[in-house]
Amino acid sequence: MSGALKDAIRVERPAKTLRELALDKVREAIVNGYFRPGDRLVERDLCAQLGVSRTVVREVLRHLESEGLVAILPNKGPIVAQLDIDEAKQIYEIRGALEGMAARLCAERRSPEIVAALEESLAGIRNSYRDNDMAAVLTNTSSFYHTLFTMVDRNVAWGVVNLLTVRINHLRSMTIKTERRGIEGPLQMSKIVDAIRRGDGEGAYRAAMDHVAAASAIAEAVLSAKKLAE
Amino acid sequence: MSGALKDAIRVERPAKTLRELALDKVREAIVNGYFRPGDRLVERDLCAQLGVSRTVVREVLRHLESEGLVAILPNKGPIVAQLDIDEAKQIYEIRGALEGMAARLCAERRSPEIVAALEESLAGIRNSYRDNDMAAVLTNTSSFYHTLFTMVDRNVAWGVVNLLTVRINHLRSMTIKTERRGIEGPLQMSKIVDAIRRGDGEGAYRAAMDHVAAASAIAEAVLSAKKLAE
DNA sequence: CTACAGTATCTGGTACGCCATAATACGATT
DNA sequence: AATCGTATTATGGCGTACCAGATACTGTAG
Repeated sequence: MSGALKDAIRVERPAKTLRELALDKVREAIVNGYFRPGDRLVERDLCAQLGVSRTVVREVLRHLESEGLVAILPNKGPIVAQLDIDEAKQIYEIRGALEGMAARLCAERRSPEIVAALEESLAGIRNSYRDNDMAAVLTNTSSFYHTLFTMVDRNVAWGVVNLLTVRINHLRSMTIKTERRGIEGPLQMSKIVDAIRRGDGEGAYRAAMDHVAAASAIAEAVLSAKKLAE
Repeated sequence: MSGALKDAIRVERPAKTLRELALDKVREAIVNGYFRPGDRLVERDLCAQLGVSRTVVREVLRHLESEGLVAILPNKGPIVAQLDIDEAKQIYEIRGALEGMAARLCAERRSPEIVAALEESLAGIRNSYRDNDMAAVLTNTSSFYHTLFTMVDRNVAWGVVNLLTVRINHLRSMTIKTERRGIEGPLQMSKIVDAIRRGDGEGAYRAAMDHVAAASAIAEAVLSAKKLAE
C-alpha cells in the first residue's frame, strides 16, 4: 500500500476524549452565558445534562477551576466565577503588555507574510461588523491576535492571553457592541498593522497597548454601570 | 465576645482537601526532580505512593496538565512535561515583560514601603547566597517578585508569573548555581530597586528586563550544554 | 531470525456506594 | 411564642470495582 493512499484513507478520528468534549461544552456554556456568574454547578446535575459520569465532570470542573472560570467554595462546591472590575482591568493590562510585545516582534521581523495575514484578519473583522455578526467579530479578533503571536513563534504567550481572555469573554462581547467600537476598534488595529508594515517596533507596541487600553476603559464603564443598576 | 477575641480563638481548620494535599505533593515531586521530565506517571502507581484513590489522582493529573507540568499523550497517559529550549526562552521573555511592567508601576508609585520591602527580600537573597543555601535563594527570589507584584496590587499577573515559573523551576535552580550568578544576580536586582527608589519607571522596566534576559541566557547555555552531553 | 498470536499493562470511562458537612425543616421544651 | 435541639436532605469528597480499547511485551512456530 502506498504512503499517499494510506494518508488519503486515514479516517478522521475524533481523537478528542470524552473529557475534552465535556470540557469544551461546559466552557462554552459559561462563556456564552448559559451559566451565569455565581451559579452553582452541581456535579450530579451536570452529569445528567452532559450525559457523562461524575468522574469526568469532576475532572472538567478542576480544569476550569485552574483556568479561573469556576471557583470552588470550601464545603459548598463549584460556582461560576464572578469577575470583579479590578481583576478585569488587570487582565486587560497583561494583555496589553503581551500583545504589545508580540506586535513589536512582528514589526522587527519586517515580513510581508505577517502583514498580509494580519490584513486578512482585519478585513474579516470589518466584514463581520458590517454584517452585524458579533460572534464573528470575536472569532476574527481572536484570529488577528493569534496570527500576531504565532507568526513570531510565541505560542506560550498566546496560550497565556487565551487563558486570560476566556475569563473576560462576556465583557468582550459587551465592549464590542458599544457604539463607535465598530469604527474605532478596526481603526486602532489597522494602526498596529501600519506600524508593523513600516517596521516601527515602538509604534506597534504603543498601538497595541492603546487598543486594549481602550477596550479596558469601555469594559470598566460597562461594569460599573452594571454594578450601579443592581 | 469581642471581635479581637473571636479572631484569636478562631480554630485553625485544615481546610485543605485531600486533593489539594495530593496536588501539592505531586507538584513538589515534579519541581524538585523526584519525577524527571519524560517519566510516565502511572495512575495506579501514584495511588499507591500517595495513598489516595484513583479519583483523586486523576483530578490532580488534570490540574497539573492545565498548569503545563504534565503532558497527556493520547492512549498512553500522563508524563512529566519536557521543556524544550524554545519554550523556556518564551517563558523568560514573558516574565521579562510582566516583571518589567510591575517594576515600572512600583517606581511610579514612589512609596518608601515598597522600597523597604524589596530591600528586605534582597538582603535575604544575599544572605542565602553567602550561606550557600540555594533553596533559600529560590524562595527569597520568589518573595522579591511577589512583593514587586503585590505592592501594586497586580495579583493576577503574579499568578501568571508563578504558573510559568514552576515550569522552568529546575532551570532556575541550575542558573542560580552558576558561577558569578551569586554576585551578578543580586547586583541586577539592586538596580531594579535603585530605579524604583528614584522613581525612574523606565529604568526599573529596563533593569527588570535585563535581569531575566541574563537568566534566560544562562538557561539557554545550560540547556544546550545538557543536550550536547546526551 | 522473523512474523504472528497471545498476553499483560494501562488509560479512558462508567457505575455505585459510603461518609462528612451544611442547610433546612420539623418538632419539643420551656 | 420563641428558642433550642434533632432529623432529613442535598451535595461534595472519596473510594472501589469493573469494562473496553489501545499499546507494549513475549514467546513460539515457521
